Amino acid sequence: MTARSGGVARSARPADPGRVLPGQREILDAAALAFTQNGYAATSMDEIAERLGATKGRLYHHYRAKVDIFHDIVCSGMQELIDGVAPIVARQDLSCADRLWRMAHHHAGLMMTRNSYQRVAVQAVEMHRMSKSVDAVLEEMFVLRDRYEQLFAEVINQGRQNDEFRDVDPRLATKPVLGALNWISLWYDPERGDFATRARVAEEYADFVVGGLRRSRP
Amino acid sequence: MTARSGGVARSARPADPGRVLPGQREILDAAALAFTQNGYAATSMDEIAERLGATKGRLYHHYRAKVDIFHDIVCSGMQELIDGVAPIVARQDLSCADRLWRMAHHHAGLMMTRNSYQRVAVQAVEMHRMSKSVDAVLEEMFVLRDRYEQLFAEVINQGRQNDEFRDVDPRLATKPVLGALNWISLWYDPERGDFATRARVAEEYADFVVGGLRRSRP
DNA sequence: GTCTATATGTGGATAGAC
DNA sequence: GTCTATCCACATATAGAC
Repeated sequence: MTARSGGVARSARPADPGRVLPGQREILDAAALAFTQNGYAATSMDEIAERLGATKGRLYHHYRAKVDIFHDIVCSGMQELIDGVAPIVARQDLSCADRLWRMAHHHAGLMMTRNSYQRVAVQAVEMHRMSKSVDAVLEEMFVLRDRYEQLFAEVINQGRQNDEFRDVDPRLATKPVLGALNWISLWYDPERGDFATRARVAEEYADFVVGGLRRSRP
Repeated sequence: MTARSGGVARSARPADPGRVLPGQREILDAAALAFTQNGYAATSMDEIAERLGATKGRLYHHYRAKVDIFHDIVCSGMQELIDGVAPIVARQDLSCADRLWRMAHHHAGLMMTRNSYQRVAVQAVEMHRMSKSVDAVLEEMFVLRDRYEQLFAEVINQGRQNDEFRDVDPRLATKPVLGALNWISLWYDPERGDFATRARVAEEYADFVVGGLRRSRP
């Protein structure tokens, strides 16, 4: 989870790559909320610190730069998605439609229960085509995103071959699926939604994306 | 198209509301491209001016503030969506599935052919829940967005009542539909896509969203 | 490990020349 | 109508005390 660039650790502490240190977790939580509410570029380090009841000094002790905080939030969020969905893909005992349904359901759930992290991750995806964007620090992030998309493409491709799904291009078909799901993070308000709402939304979305790919008359 | 706030014109020139003056169009085009590539907050007025081969002086002659440029781009983009889709909604001779298909197809097309404006509009939608965001200047924008969403809800509701569609909450059902479609603006690269690609994408998306709502076995 | 300065750069917006 | 010059606020990041 620690961004590296040319062998130089981007987090202040070296740390095992892939882990977030205790002192960092609070920072990430506060920053994720701030980035969610104001956007990455419009959020100042002072504001993040203020949410922690601290000052910038603390942030720069744990992270070298603002973009590194962003990086850790995004990778953390993406990793959660992958960890949840990968086991479902492996369930060869289930039909492709069932697997896709569960993948979508799980993804939708995370967009709501882990809203701040996931919404920041969505901001990162948008930077995809942005030229000067935020250095090349975010490349690791795009690797994760591609791997995640590949999980969906795999199931869609298999379902196409056994005639569960329409004859779509698997790679293209992941776009409306993940687009619809990611969009949840933008409109869902964690302050207002309760458990029942989340359950209903996740089911509706899972039905929707599976319906979008299934053959009309099987 | 000229943002007003408490009776004070936000564009430098008074102008008929709803129109974009000739001198402004170039600015909007350049700014839309810049906002697309770097994001609204990360784009400087200097950068917009540079794309025009001009300086800030010119921008501030036509617009009072950066946010007013943003406003005009977004409203222009939204208006294009409404203008294209509203006539389709009125086609009572078509089935709801057919109407929704055409609406989605048209929306998808605009996400690609008018990519810069539409992608900026998507940025605006994301600011929905952002607190300090960009003043209250953008309220007119949200009115347009709600009106547009309502067009989709109308057709979905009618289709639900005549059993073309599943028994969904029309308001909730617009979310995955528009989410999937809006997402196109984020991954589609206008530099690379040709006419055939756009046609294929628009059809695939239209099939997808109609399939997502249609009853499985009619 | 966290704080208080502070250095340094940049960006939005304005004033006034041409 | 566009440019140059400039003001002022603010943001990132650093240095060094505690």
